[in-house]
Amino acid sequence: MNSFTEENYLKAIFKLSSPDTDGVSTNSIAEELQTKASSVTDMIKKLSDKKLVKYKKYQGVSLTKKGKIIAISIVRNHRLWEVFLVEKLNFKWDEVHDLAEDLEHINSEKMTERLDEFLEFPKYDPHGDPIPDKNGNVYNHKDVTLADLKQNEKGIVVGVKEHSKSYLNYLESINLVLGAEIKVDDIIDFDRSMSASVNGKKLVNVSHQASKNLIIKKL
Amino acid sequence: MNSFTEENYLKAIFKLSSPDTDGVSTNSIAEELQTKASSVTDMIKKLSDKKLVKYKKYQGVSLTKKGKIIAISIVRNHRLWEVFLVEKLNFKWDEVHDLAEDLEHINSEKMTERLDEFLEFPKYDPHGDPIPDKNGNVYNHKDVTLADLKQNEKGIVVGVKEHSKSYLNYLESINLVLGAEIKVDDIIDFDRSMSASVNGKKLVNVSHQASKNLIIKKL
DNA sequence: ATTTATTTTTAGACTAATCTAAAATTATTT
DNA sequence: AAATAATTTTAGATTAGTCTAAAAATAAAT
Ligand SMILES: [Mn+2]
Ligand SMILES: [Mn+2]
Ligand SMILES: [Mn+2]
Ligand SMILES: [Mn+2]
Repeated sequence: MNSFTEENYLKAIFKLSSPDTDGVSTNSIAEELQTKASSVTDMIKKLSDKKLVKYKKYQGVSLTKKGKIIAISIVRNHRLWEVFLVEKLNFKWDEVHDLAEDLEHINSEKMTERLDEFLEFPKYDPHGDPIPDKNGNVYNHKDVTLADLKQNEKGIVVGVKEHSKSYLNYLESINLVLGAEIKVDDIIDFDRSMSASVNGKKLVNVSHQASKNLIIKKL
Repeated sequence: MNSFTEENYLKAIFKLSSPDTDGVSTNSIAEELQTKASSVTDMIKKLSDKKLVKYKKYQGVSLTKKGKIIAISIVRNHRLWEVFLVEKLNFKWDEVHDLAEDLEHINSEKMTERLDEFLEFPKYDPHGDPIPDKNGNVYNHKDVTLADLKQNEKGIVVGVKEHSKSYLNYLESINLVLGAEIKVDDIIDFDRSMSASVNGKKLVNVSHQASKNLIIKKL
C-alpha cells in the first residue's frame, strides 16, 4: 500500500490544509516534517502519481479525496492509540505522542474499529483533539484560546495547540488540565501575560506564549 | 537504533537457533524471511559489524548476547500484543499474527511492561507459545506432539507448531483448541492418521500432517 | 519595470535493502 | 582423490528516500 513515509506526508499536508487557503507550500511541509524542500518536491510527485494529492509545479499541493481519507484514518488511529495509552496503560498525556506516531501506521480497519469499541467510542484524545469517526467526519473545536479571553471572562480548558512535553508538563503543574475552569483576573498590557484563577481556587500567572496555545470553551 | 528489517533478521536467527547446533545457515534464514541468500549475507555482515551476531564466512551465524536480548524482547512484544488482540479486542487466534508482526517493532520498554501488567502477566500467547519474562527467560514446552502419542494415550493441547490461518481454523472447527483433552483411539499404519476423541465426547480423524503440529502435554 | 529576494524545482550523489548472475567455498558422490 | 553438487559470497544493478548545490520560477522591493 503506502509506506510510512508517504503516510506521514499525507498527514502533514492534511494538518497544514485549511478551508480558506487552497495549496500547501513545499516549505511548510518540509518544516513540519523536519526535512528539506527538495525531498518534499520528490515525494509530492510520487503522491501525485498515485492520485493522493493534486499538484501543479510551484503552486502548492492539496489532498485528493482519496488522500484525505487516508490522512484522516491515520489521525483517527493516532488519537485512538493515545486514548488507549492514557486510559488503559496509565501513561501521562505528555508521554503518548511519540508512541502513537508509530502505532498510527499499523493499518487494520478491523483493529481500529475494535479499539474504538474497546475504548467506548471516545470523542476526544488526551490533548482534547477530536477523534474522527469511522466515516472520516471530524468536528474541530472552535478556535478560542485563553489569550482571546478578556478580563473577568471564564472558560473551560478543552484542548492544547502545542503538544510538547515541556508545555504539557507545565500545564499539569498548574492544574490547567482538560476540564479545568479558568477565570482571567488580570491582563498585563506590557507582555500580554495573565493572572488567572483555576477551578475558583488558586491564582496563577500565564505568559502569552502559554495562553495562546490553550484552547478554551467560553462560559 | 535497529531497523525493522534488522530486527526481523535477529528474530529469524533466534527462531532458527537451537542449543545443539551452533550456526544458523544463510539459506535457512533466507527461507524463513522469504528472501535471497545474497541479501542475507549482506545483512549478516551489517549485524556482525554492530556486534549483534557472530559470523565467520561460510560458517553460519549465531546471536551474540546483545543480539539475543533484542530478539527475545521482540518475541515478548509479539506475543503480548497477540494476547491483547485476542483477550481485549476479541480477535480470533488465527487473525492476530500479522498484526503482531507489525506491533512487535514498536520499541518501548515502558509500553511493553505496562501492557504485560494490563494483561495480568500472561504466561502463554493465544497459540500456546510461552511469553518471555521481562528478564528474557523463556520456558518452552517439551516438544511432544499428538503424533507422538500411542493408542489409548491421552493428552492436553498446549500449543501449535504451525501458525497458518488454515491450520488454526481447521483445529477450531474440530474443537482442538488450547486446553482440549484428546485421546488417541486408533492409529492407521498406512498413513499414520489417527482417530481420536476430544473432551471425551466426539470422534475425529486427524492426518499425520495435522497431528505432528499439535503440541501436547501427556496425561 | 527592473532588480533583488524568496521559494521551488532539478541534477546528481548517497545509504539501506533488495535482486540476478557469476565466482568461491564447502559438502557429497563416485 | 577427483568430480559433481549444493551452499555461500561477491559484483554490479535497482528502488525508496534523502541530501547539497545549482537553476528556474515566483514574489517583493525599489
Ligand atoms: Mn499526538
Ligand atoms: Mn493528541
Ligand atoms: Mn505470531
Ligand atoms: Mn503466537
